[in-house]
Amino acid sequence: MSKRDIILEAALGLFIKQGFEKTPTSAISKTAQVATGTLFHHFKTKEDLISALYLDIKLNLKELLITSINQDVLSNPENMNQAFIEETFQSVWSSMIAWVLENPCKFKFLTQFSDSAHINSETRERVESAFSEWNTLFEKGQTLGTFSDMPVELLVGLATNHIFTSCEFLLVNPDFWKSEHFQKQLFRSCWTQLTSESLD
Amino acid sequence: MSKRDIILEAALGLFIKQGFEKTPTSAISKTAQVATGTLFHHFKTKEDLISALYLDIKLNLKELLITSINQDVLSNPENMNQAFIEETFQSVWSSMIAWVLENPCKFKFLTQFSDSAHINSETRERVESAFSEWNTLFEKGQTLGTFSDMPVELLVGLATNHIFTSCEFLLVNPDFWKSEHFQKQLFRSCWTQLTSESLD
DNA sequence: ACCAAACTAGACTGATTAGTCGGTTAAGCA
DNA sequence: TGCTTAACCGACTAATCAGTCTAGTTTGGT
Repeated sequence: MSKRDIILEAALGLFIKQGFEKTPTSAISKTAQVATGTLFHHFKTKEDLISALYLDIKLNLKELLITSINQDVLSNPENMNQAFIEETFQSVWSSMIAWVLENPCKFKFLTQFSDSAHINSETRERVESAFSEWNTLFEKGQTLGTFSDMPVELLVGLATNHIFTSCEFLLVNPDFWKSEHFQKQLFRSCWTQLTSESLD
Repeated sequence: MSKRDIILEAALGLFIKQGFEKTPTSAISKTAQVATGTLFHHFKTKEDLISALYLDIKLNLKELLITSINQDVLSNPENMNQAFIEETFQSVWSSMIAWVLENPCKFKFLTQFSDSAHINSETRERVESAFSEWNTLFEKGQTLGTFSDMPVELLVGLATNHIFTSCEFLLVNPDFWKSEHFQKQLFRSCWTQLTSESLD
């Protein structure tokens, strides 16, 4: 593992435990067993460091999505149908939850720092564009009439947040994930909020 | 308005714009047109200040819930039925969204700082207990079989997050809130995730 | 064997800032 | 009217910390 990665890992642990400004760079380099100079060799400023960490984690998560989303589905519209959409969505859904359960620290970092003012806008833009496939899935699903006709950005937000809320619960109560009934119930809950139609 | 409130208001504006540690106490007192000493007279430390702000905002939001939740419903179980639950929930739902649209700064503060390490645990506990009625509503609803049999804390989390996600969207796209069709659709989306059953 | 570039080291510093302190003013009350 | 207490003020300080600097070490290419 490169020093850069060691520094990022140390920073991750300290940031989620103590917060950003309660973690001096000296503590990070000490934990990473690296000199201050090394830290600033890799990251121009402390804020660059947290932005890099954010980017790393998000790209790591994005890689999961990519592998879960069947690429054929997105590129060949004629292959697409409602069952495919649901299948793909469910596959992403469960791999995201699995990722959180395996990477609780990264998840905690995201919940604490996604909205933080420390992360620069350039990083945010790069993350945004990295997740375009995720959006595309919803667009296709909506064209097919699978999803309700709310704005796509809203659908994406609702889905993502449902998953994150579920993960927050599962981190405290991991045993629930073992129950297949619960898994199905949870997925149903997520899915119906996207597909429900108003009664009027 | 008391100096204390002026300080809190100034802090709110600065915190959501610049973040916590990028806002020196000097900037807060300057914006509030108050001396440093006054600030520290009212709040022992800078962290006490942000905790107090968090508490204030949460209690403000809680007051809304209290007035929206028909107290009879909660105290007299025999008055309770499924229609009442849905009605009460919808009333809370719409007043929460209305509150956010009227108090975007407070909402932004919550999204940015709810998970922050600066807010002390005592404050968190007080907030927790203040929201007990919100939980009670779900418990009653579950006893009646209105909601699916997921753990109550999860239902509460899903509902709250659905609302917050919706608000985030509405703050960027306020016009949608004018459409009654959209409102119904959005409520349906929130409601079905709580009531859906798995298909097996 | 040699060189350059990439990397590492940690003492140091300039700037910033949370919080103090000694003192003044205003408020309540008998 | 005088007494007490709380609110208010702002210059000051002790401490911290992000980021620099200079010197040294490793790496890999030729």
